[in-house]
Amino acid sequence: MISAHLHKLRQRTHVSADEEQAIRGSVAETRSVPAGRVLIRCGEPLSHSVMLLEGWMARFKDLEGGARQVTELHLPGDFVDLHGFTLKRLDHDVVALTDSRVAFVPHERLREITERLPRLGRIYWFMTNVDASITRELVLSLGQRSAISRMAHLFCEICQRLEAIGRATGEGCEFPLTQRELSECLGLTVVHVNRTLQELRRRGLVELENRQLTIRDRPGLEALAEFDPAYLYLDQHRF
Amino acid sequence: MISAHLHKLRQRTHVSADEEQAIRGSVAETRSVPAGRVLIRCGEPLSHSVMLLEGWMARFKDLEGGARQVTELHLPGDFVDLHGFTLKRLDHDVVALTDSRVAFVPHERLREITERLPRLGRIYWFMTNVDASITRELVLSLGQRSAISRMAHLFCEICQRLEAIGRATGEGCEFPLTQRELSECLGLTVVHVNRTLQELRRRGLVELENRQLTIRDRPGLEALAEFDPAYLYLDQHRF
DNA sequence: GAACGGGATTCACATGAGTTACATCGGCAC
DNA sequence: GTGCCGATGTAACTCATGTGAATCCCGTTC
Repeated sequence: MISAHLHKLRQRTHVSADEEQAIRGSVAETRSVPAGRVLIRCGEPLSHSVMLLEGWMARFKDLEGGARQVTELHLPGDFVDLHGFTLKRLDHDVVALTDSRVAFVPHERLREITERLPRLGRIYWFMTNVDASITRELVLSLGQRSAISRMAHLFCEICQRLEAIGRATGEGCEFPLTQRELSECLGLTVVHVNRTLQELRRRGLVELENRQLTIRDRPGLEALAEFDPAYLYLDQHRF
Repeated sequence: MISAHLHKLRQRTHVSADEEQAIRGSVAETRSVPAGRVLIRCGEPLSHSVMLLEGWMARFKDLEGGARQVTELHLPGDFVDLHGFTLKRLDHDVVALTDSRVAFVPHERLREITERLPRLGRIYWFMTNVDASITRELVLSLGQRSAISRMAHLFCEICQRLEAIGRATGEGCEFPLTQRELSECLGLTVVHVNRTLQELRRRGLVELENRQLTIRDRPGLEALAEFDPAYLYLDQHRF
């Protein structure tokens, strides 16, 4: 049930039996969430964190005029608001992009296990820092990469992250976002997303249809994106 | 010496005598850093974190063509790479923007004090999460705000953060960046930064000269920026 | 005080991306 | 079936921002 999460941790480090048991024991409840539902609202007080078991979610920040920006995409195995454990309220919404399943982890249990198992505490601290690194890479994209390179970069990142939980191959992966949602990830208009998607197809790099991403030329895509997965910190690590 | 740092913590929560002593005792060495020096290089293995005592620094991410993006600005009292404690290498450079003074804090001491004083551990975890929140707000700026609103937002943020360590008033603050550096924060060209700065002055909102930022109309500036300081988490907090 | 150099400023022009509007397609309700 | 609605696709036009110089300004150096 939380296997994607353990997979994600084990990608980076050894997880002891004690630690695994603590993680499994921390889950209070699981629940289904329909696509479109705002699971956590900006500013509301939090007393538990949410682990995504199945489905995709996103962190959204809004502007008054109705413009929205996705700050990070979440895939199965991610905590969508582990930073809420220390922040106690979020500066963004968390929204389900697809029908999803989630598990709730009360903050008091997180607190107990991080005090009893400090190494596990550092692992989770590390995880929130990896989220921050992903956000930094997005800053680089939005600030300096062209529309096409930005989109290519997002596809590389998602594919890599899905591979890390065993849900993608070099050939592609599921990609259930609408072009509107994609535009909110990339800071572009829907119209331009459409143009850019066609340009990527025209160049023989990727195809996207029916919520399915097909990568035709991985090296070409990664070159266009200047993609270097180091910022995902997927290699083995000492805690 | 580390008073700005303690000021920053005490803004948010009570710091006990034990905790203060642990913080003071964690510093191994202090050093001067000249403007322009790359203090930490992307990817290099880290065994200590750096607290900024005096001066301004920035996190830079580069693209091959030479384009650079600032991911976060650091002011006195900030740890510039506290996330390095868990990540062990960074995904960006850290560069001194002005002549600075820094203090080195070995990771083994951080580890020891976070194990012995778990509350302090959560405070520092919180601090890295606030950095991430600042980065998220930058994502919103780069993705959705216009050049002028983006610049207004940066000025609001810096002023607010300097106020939080007692180094700015409502009237303005020091602002030692060149227009080139400003352009690297905002994802704009120098030329456009210059235009935008003039537009802000023309509208009677701010003036920037001689490394000094003067805010002429704070409400107007904050409205233009849609600035809401909640994302800085400056209020009192329970850990 | 002449030469230098980094920053700021200005100008003419180019272009990537936004805007608006409308057409098409496919699913779903009735 | 018919009608509706959200997602996708296209086109024409606009505009914010980028590009590539030149020039200016001012503090520093020899």
